[in-house]
Amino acid sequence: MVAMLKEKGIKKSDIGREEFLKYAWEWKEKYGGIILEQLKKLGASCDWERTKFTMDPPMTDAVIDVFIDLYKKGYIYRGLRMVNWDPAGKTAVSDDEVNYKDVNSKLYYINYAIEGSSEFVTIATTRPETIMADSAVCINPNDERYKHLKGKKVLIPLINRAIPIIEDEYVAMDFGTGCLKVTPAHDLNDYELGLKHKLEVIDILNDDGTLNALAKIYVGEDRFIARKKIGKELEEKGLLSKVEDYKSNVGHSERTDAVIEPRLSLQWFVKMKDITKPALENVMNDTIQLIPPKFKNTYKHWMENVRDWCISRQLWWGQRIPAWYAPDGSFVVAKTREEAHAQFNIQNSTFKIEELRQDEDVLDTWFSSWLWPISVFDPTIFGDPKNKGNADLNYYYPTNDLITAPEILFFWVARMVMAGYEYRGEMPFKNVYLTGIVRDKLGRKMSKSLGNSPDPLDLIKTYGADGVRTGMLFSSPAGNDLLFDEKLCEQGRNFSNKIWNAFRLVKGWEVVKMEQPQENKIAIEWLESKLNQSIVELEDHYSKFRISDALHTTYKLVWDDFCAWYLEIVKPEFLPDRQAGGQPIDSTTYEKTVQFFESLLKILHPFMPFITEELWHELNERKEKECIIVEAWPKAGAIHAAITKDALVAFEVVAQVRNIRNAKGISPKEALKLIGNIASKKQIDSFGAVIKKLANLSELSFVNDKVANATSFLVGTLEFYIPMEGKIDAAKERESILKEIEYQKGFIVVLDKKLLNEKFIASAKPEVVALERKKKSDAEAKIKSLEESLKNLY
RNA sequence: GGGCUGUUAGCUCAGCUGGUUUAGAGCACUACCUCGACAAGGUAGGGGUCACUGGUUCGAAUCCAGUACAGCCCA
Repeated sequence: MVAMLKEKGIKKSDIGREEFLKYAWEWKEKYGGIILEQLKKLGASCDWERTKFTMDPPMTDAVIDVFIDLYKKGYIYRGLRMVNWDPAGKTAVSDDEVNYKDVNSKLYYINYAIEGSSEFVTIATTRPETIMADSAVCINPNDERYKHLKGKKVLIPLINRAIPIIEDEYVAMDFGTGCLKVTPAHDLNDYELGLKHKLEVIDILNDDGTLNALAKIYVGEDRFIARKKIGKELEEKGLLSKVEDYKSNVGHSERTDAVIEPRLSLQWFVKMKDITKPALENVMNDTIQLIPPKFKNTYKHWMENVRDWCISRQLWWGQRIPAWYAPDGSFVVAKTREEAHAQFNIQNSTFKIEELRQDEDVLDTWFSSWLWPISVFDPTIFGDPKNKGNADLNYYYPTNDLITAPEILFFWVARMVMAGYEYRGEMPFKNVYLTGIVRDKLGRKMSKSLGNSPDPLDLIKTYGADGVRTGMLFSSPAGNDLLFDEKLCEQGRNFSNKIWNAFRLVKGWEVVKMEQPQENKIAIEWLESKLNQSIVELEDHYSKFRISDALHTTYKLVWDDFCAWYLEIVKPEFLPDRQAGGQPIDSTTYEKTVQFFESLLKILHPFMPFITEELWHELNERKEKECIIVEAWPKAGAIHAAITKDALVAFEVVAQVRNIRNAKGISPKEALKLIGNIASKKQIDSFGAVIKKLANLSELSFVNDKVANATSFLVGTLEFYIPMEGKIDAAKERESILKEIEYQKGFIVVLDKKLLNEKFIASAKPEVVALERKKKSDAEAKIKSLEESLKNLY
């Protein structure tokens, strides 16, 4: 938004708060709208009429009510905090408004005399102008070089103020001299160190960056001029042991480009100690479930070490803090100027209402977002324990699932949980599904500032919304990041295309009442069972939020099982004497196929809402509002394990025949004879018609003996032969059989390692041992059969 | 500095309670196929000492510890 203003040639500092907010709303309407449109184009089926924005007046009222309520409860207080101070603009700036640049600076090695001794220690610093604000010198307790200094004091050069030597492992022994000057008022890390060791805070800077009276020397000089002069004076007095060139990363104000000065100022905080308790407890005991559960650890660690929440932000865009200051600096918290004035009047204050000044800062954006699960339905309940909320709130709260990114688990999710327990006494949602973060090919997070995020609308134009959705979900396992690659969207688009073509095939058939071919009957039984099995799998995946797995199951069912096998089986064969445009299919099979298609569309719908809705209406006559989006999810029926198993064998036979055609350069159009051994009859007989059709066989028969002059293959322990009538290349056959024997022998070696091990037999489960034995006997049977085939070649 | 992950085929990732054929998918690659749904396709194929080193176990990609590398969150 600041960038947009920049383009228009407007500086935030040139316009007032009021005008800035006008632009901000304009920006929000434009870009907030774009995001909603993108979501709609992606097919997000939200209740769009409930769209709300955190800055809408009712939402804002809720936020202010909560601030006042928490203040009254004693949860909100004012405290010191380091902010980014812009001495040129004389204002605090937010973290986003600080640009870090590498600048050439110098590292000054300054000698601090040890009190009551002629010795000194040397301290490296880039900021010699702040030595007057030092309140300690810190060494690492493990540092042998400085052991003798423990408990002593040093004198700050030029002003000779004595400060203690403290110890902390925070000090890096290998940086500078391993001796750190601690300046709590002018450095964030030093401030923390100061808090830990209870050091004095001496602020020697004015708000314009000049030195104040506490500095004692160079009072009134600018910090950078003071730096040079102090450097020079130290050198003249022999207190400077050396100066090195040094590159450091220095923050600059985006507004004025002035070097940012860390400065302590009064900010507003929420006390986290009590309010976090139910939020931690109810995640740890799985009342609220994090998915994947690995985030529980992270969540726990954060909640147990949480610091008070600094909720003031040095911005104009946001809910303004409802604190009002009297001319003497005292303040009250109140919703309006009038209420604030009234509160002061109770305290017998005598100033005029216009003299009240509202806090300049606004509230952290998460301080409004954390109320969302409640305020979006009823923003009026806060600060009024008697208000139980409207019907919507009572119906929708708590909800089932929250889907969000792991990076805002603390910022947002944890805080929604806190607000939920504080204001409803109940969790806001049952499950929190944390998605992966989409990164670019280089593994970088997608961000507006890097400009590495693709425009979803462009992607949709190229691959279709269904393609983009499917592409994204293909590779988004729960909680793992996803490296974005357009190839995934391409795969998604290809899937849409496949579905569309399957539809064209089915729709193109001429349907007649005729006897149902044998292969269609068995194909329908098989797909029915397969479909039911997939539905069971899908329910399992969805219940565990394995979205990517659910998609893979769906993809395989549609592409492999339905398109590649089922449709190929029931597809009427080409009849050369018929006119172009369609061959007849029996009506029983056709109707069943349409039913299958409908079930598949329902299963596909969550991934591909657009094409499925379209085809749903093309496939059959539908009444108004009879849409797939409101159709019931298909229910799983019976699964016939035997058919599934037989189909696997049959399909493997087909694949083997195709493989042989490929290897021997036999055209798919040339019909072949296939002979199976008698044992295979039982296994594949029911699929005989299917195999004949798919493998293009003129004949499928079964024999007791070996077949000479044929190429052979094994499926499990079943033997098959394709007579080659003299075309057989004995040497090649021999080679491939020997290769297979080698493999099986190797496999037996692996199995024997287990089976000849007494401990394995003794401690493994009986089923496992039996299974390994079965594998071995199968392998032995295969070798025997292969060796016989080998003999048959001569 | 504290905490948490990950490392499996050229690439992106599955592999859930340790044992179902000396590891699976998609993409990419190779060969063949323009055949009446689909070349954005079909059929088949090649490709991995599961980061490394130890340990637990009859058995480890899977469990444990350490190392290396990469990443994330908080400071």
